[in-house]
Amino acid sequence: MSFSICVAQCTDSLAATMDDQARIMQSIGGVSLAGHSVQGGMALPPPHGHDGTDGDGRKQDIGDILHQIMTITDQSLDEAQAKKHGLNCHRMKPALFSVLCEIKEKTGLSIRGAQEEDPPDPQLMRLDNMLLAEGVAGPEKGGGSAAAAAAAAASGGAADNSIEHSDYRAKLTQIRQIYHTELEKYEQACNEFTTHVMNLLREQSRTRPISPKEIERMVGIIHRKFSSIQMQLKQSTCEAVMILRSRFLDARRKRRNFSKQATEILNEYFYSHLSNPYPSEEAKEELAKKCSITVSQGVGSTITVSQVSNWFGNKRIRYKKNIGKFQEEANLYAAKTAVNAAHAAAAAVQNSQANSPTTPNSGFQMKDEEFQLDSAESKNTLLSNMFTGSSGSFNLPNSGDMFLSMQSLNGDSYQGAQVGANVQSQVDTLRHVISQTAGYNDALGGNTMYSPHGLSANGGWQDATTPSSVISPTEGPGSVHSDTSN
DNA sequence: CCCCATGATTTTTT
DNA sequence: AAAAAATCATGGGG
Repeated sequence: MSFSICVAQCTDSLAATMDDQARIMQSIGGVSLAGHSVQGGMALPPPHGHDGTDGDGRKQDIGDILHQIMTITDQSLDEAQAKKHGLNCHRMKPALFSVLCEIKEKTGLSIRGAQEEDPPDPQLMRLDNMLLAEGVAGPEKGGGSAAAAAAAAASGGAADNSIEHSDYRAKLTQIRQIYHTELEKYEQACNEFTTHVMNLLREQSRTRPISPKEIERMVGIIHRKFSSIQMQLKQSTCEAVMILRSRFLDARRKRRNFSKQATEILNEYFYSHLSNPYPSEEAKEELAKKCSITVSQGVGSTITVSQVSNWFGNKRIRYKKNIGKFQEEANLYAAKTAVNAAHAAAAAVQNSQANSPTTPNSGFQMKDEEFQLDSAESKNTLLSNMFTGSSGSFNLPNSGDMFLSMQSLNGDSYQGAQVGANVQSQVDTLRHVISQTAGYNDALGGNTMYSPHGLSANGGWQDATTPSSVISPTEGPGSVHSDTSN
């Protein structure tokens, strides 16, 4: 796509314009002169009067003038200019001009092309939309570096998809720049050409009748021509973008598993918020940051917020789909977080030097505690299983142990559910109460121990207690790996 | 080579 | 708009 194409096309356009004019002239000649026994517009035979009087000279005059007009487009510019001047000064000029006007009006040549207004070409719309979507068109976002900086700033420091992305961005910016410069060029050329043609026509309008309508039409034609060129430009740009996309995005689509640590972190969060595994935007950012930092093994494994979102989306759905499969994992992470919590608690206790009733010391004591927790969970699970016979309901507020039975009664497990409406409403009110009372619980972002039992602040995702009666992790719950704490 | 776990994308639902 | 669900595509392990 280059300027030359454009110029060539413009020239076409000009040629067309000229042809048009020539045609008009010809038909004018043909029609108007027919009455005077002049045949055909092309070769004006030398006038011949039928009465050899004074009129003969005048007729000859007119014939001459017409002939000159007819051939004006065949002549070189200088010649034509000279002739034109001559014609303009000719004494018969005004009369001839008015005659031409009259004829033209009669033949109705001026009225065409008034209709056919812009049909909003769907193809072009499509291209436009696409360019807009790609950020090629639309508001200028500054240079590539500026855009990158903006992106970084927007993400609040969560080092966004930088490596390949910046490359992609740079290329995209390049394309955009080319696109814009070309577009500008075209626009400029179009304007230039339009003014040129308009001047030409205006100039000619002294010699022959040209209505403003016609000029308008010419301009319209030119613009259409130019916009078709623009479409080519857009098309090419789109193609370029597509290629770029296929090269980068498709490459990006190539799945690379997250690092072990990253999955650990995510899983930890997931299972410790099992009652409501919907991290807020900030939480996601934090997780993303944590993941990419902890990973530190470089190798471009930075994790973005949207990746965190993806992960949670996938996790939720897959967990729900087959809870049994995740049971082990769940217990594992539950234990982990329990350990962490215990750690924290112990530390706190020690720091405050309070020998409180619960846990005096560290070490295996914690193990003890986590065991307790685990068994507690088992109890809960058993309880719920007794009531429901099935597992995981997902659209009830998570409730504490106390409410477990209630929700179980409600039993809207997605496997086989039958609900009494009245019970439902009761539970609903209950949920209300819970959500009000438990407000601070999760809201502080604090980890409520490990999950299933914290009164979750809001409903929606129900932590699924173990489905089958097989709860206990194969390995003793107490054996919990000490490799856990990060 | 097949299977399946998994990250990403697309479509549907809410 | 966000989540769920469906689907795609790849890579690692058997």
